[in-house]
Amino acid sequence: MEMPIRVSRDFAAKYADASSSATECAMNLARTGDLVLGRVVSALQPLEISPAGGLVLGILKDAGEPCPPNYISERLIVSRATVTGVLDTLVKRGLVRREPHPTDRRMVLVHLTKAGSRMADTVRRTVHRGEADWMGPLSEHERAQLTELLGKLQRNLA
Amino acid sequence: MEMPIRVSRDFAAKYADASSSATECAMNLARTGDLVLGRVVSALQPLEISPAGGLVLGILKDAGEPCPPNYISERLIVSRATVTGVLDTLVKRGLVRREPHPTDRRMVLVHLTKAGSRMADTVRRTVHRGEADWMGPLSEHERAQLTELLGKLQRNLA
DNA sequence: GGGCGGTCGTTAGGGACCAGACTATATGGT
DNA sequence: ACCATATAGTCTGGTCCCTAACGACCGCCC
Repeated sequence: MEMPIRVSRDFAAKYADASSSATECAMNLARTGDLVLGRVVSALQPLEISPAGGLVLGILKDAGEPCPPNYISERLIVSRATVTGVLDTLVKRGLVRREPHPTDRRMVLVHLTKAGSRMADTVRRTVHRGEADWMGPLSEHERAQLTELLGKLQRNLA
Repeated sequence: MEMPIRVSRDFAAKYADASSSATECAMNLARTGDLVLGRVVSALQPLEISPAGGLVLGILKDAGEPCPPNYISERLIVSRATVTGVLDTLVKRGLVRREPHPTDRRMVLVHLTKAGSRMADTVRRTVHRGEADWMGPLSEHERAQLTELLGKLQRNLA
């Protein structure tokens, strides 16, 4: 497999609407994002926790207090229904606890258990260790450059 | 939401194993990949086809002849089990047809139907139009730079 | 105070992905 | 010719995500 993905010179001629540089970027962006995600998944494998679950623990830990699922769904940029499912599995593993909100009876507050708090730390350490590893080949300057370029794109994409 | 995602200056101090530039890149890579995918999904929405299905049609069209699922799974970098599922839905929509391989009876050959071939063209046009749109803010030079940086990362990631 | 629209979390159902087990077939070494 | 191994496709059961449709509850406005 070549890296990065390249498209042939006569590509633009073949597909009138296509810019080969745009297509190349798009494919490589998608592929790289996927590879990054794959790294996180396999780093988390031994902890028996999913990336989504790990992110939820991190959000709870950062908040420093119990949060409603709605808040988690916004931070995760994911539907409330999905959060329900992720919380279900976290509850089953004893990392998190659901309690009714003291005043608003529509809401639930998600509490981090002792084990959940420890797991949040472990997840964070594990993920960061992985990042440092595979980001190795890029210099500080290149990293800044990459972040900058991605930022420009995100402004247009969001 | 800020773009790109930035992490605070005292981040590295807080998490001993973390390099803030690596973390920034990782988060922005994941986010950007996700946004790109989201764009493709919504561009394909009116066609009633999933990104995975669209890619399979493209692979078949490019090959110019019927292919075994195994070949598709390799091009897609996805498990054979997943290809089975994607093919099932394409078959249901009449875009693709399964036929036994003439000589190797373990294999199946996936044929593109007339409708499937037309759909492959439509998908390609739709996706390319979208790319040209959101890649707009990056100059030719910046695109090349981005592709280059992603390539370096991919070599380490794969 | 009685309704009514909006928000909360959950449920139901569906698609894309995976690992692992299973069946059928092909093939290479003896 | 025979058997071990490898390969092809599928099936099972699991996660993660979605949309749509609930029922419960809050608040505001008349």
